[in-house]
Amino acid sequence: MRLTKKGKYAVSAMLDIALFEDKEKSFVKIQDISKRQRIPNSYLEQILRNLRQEGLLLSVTGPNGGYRLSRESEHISIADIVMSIEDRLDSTECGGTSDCLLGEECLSHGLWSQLNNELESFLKNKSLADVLEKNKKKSLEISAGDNKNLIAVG
Amino acid sequence: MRLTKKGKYAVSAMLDIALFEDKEKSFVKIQDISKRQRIPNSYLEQILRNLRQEGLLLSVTGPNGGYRLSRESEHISIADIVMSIEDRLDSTECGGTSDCLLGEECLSHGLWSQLNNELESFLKNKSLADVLEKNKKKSLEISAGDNKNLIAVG
DNA sequence: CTTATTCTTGACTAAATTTATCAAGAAACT
DNA sequence: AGTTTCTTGATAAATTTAGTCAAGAATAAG
Repeated sequence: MRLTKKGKYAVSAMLDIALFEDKEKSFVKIQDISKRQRIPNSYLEQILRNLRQEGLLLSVTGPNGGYRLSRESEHISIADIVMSIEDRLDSTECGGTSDCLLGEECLSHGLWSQLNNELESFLKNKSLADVLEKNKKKSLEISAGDNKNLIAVG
Repeated sequence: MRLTKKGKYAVSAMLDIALFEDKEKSFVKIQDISKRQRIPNSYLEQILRNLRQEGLLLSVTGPNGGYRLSRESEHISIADIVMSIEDRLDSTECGGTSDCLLGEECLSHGLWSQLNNELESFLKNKSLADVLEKNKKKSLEISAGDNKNLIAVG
């Protein structure tokens, strides 16, 4: 199973976009996300590229351009994000072929595939909005202090 | 989060030992496990070393030596095994310091630590015996055919 | 007490994956 | 035109995972 920094960066970036497209009523720039979330700029490019290709983000080039969510934060699950980024968020290692060990299905197969389901349904049932909601109070407090660049989403 | 081949090998090896110490009423040899589970012999040495050091296995050197479980398979959880092997089965990446981002606790922190709990409790609530029980029927069928070396535990 | 068996240990290597970086280009606004 | 900002593809660096090896020590059997 995998859940790497890249996936976490992606979630942080999406949370950041969700937060700031609302607040600033505009597209959110890579640079800003990069600074706020401390994600290397050029790495972030790569990550946002993925997210856009998977249809989770819209982008506009040029001045005042940037990114915004392709749909409401209620309708983007953490699983959507992570699965766009991580090539194989798979625990079974045998890809669920039920044929892991030279024709035999391995005894632990069921275990890993159960674990996979567990994980997946957890991530599917959490939307960006859910995560933000939980931290709403805190984030409001912080932004009230106008410490824009210190808001920690990741 | 991590869950690598090494961890899965470890679980397979433990399942194998649980199965064959019962069946053969003797210690189980590395070589046999290696063949049955298709785990590279010398890698397996390393893995069993870990499991023994963590107190999950007992070993005896010499002819008719080998490994056996240090306690009943009912009382060894998959979490016990995986946590012996994987250095950092941690999703939070910040090690739960609540201080991930220069003094701020990141917004996604809660998410990852929840995910971690989810995962951990799943693995803690599954014992070796549980996993074997589920496959009992199948494993009996197979061993009835005397295809000892084909029994797939991993 | 010698030999064969089997685990034990530590150090090392190779392969794969993750984490970036960079430069040239294209789109859009002013 | 010129500036801003995203886009793309290739490449490089760092880290982790996976696997190997050889010398050693414990035990049992003859």
